[in-house]
Amino acid sequence: MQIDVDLLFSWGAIAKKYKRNEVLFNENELALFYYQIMEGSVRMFNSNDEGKEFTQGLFCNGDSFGEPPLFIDEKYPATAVAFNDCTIIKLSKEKFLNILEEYPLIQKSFLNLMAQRIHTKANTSKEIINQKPEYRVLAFLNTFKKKSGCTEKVLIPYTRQEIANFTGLRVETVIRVFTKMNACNKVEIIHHKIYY
Amino acid sequence: MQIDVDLLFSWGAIAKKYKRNEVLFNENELALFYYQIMEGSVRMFNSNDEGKEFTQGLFCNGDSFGEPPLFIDEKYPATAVAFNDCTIIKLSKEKFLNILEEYPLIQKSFLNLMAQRIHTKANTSKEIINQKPEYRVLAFLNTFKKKSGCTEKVLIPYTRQEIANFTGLRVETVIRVFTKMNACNKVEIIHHKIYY
DNA sequence: CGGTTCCTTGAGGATGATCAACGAGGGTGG
DNA sequence: CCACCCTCGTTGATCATCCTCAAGGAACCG
Repeated sequence: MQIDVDLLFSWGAIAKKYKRNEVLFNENELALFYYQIMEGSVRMFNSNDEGKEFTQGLFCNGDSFGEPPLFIDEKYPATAVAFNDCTIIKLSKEKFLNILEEYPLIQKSFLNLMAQRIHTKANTSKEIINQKPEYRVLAFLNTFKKKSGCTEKVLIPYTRQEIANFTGLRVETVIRVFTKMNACNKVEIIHHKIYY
Repeated sequence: MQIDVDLLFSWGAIAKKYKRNEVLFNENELALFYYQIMEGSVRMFNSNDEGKEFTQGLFCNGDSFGEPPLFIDEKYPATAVAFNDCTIIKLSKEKFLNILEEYPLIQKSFLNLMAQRIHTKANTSKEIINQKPEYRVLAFLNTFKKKSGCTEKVLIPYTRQEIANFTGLRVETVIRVFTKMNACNKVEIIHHKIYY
């Protein structure tokens, strides 16, 4: 949890509900609000001319997202949509920055959060450049598994298309990688569900 | 300039000289020091099994680099080498974190710096995924030009190989892209030097 | 000059993208 | 319960393109 919900509300934040696929903000818009998820999940992504998408990040319960532009007066580098139905807390940029001034501990936690994000993005770039599709998919699976904290085989709760968007590949390629990985027991596929 | 040099020295920092191509730290090493450049430039990169390299960032005069792992107790996600002969100020992790505690303004400036870095990395990912080589190269050129602040045609001070490492392409591909771009006047090539 | 480093070109091959078509499953309404 | 629809998964054929490998040329520097 980034910022205490009650604190946010006491500074005038409001909670807003979004339906799956509803847009929260668009690439190149000015950043006016701090966003924090109460429930559900949010996807930030870029899409190019041909409609191909690249997922920059997926944010869940308690996460905040889209903060960097608030600090540096920049436009959003990506679009944010509700990945599931969700409830989001919004607070104006000014109030958010005031909170950081007021509570040094919160500011510090954001510094750590930003550092964590850089680390994640650096790793993502590293894997993506390494263009072998299987490599990219494995990197994605490992990241997911690490975040899940589970050591057993886990169900990967994403569609092939979603994984394609995460890895910058095409659906068909992802499918072919998975059938190959299944054949050599690197993943297990049961009823089309992927376990890793 | 990130942190005042005199302040750094007063906290026990030392200046160290590195020759071009000398390694400052390696990928997967523990982060023990804060690094700030007095003179010269430093390249952070990953390299894969086949020796192909991907440049994560190039840092110049006054820049600091390799900070994120200091905040989150992580290993370095990339290797740092001197891109030119350079003089680097090193300060132990603990002292660095103490300075941040002591000077809230400095802490705040690092928060902004980290936000800036995320923004840059998000943009880089966006361009790289868009796999058309010319697109990638143009994105690189634009980033460089924007940083240079010059509106006239500028000399691109990098070799084809270096640009290949920045964009995740191969030298030959970069060369072919440039000859094509030269043909349709998107860049100017004089004596093998690239102007954009 | 002789040796580096960098640039350039061509031919060939590998592979991921694209296109098209179909199958499978799940949910809804009649 | 069945028919329909919609989303997701799957497969094969073909294509475009970047990588690979190999060789040679150009610039620069001692």
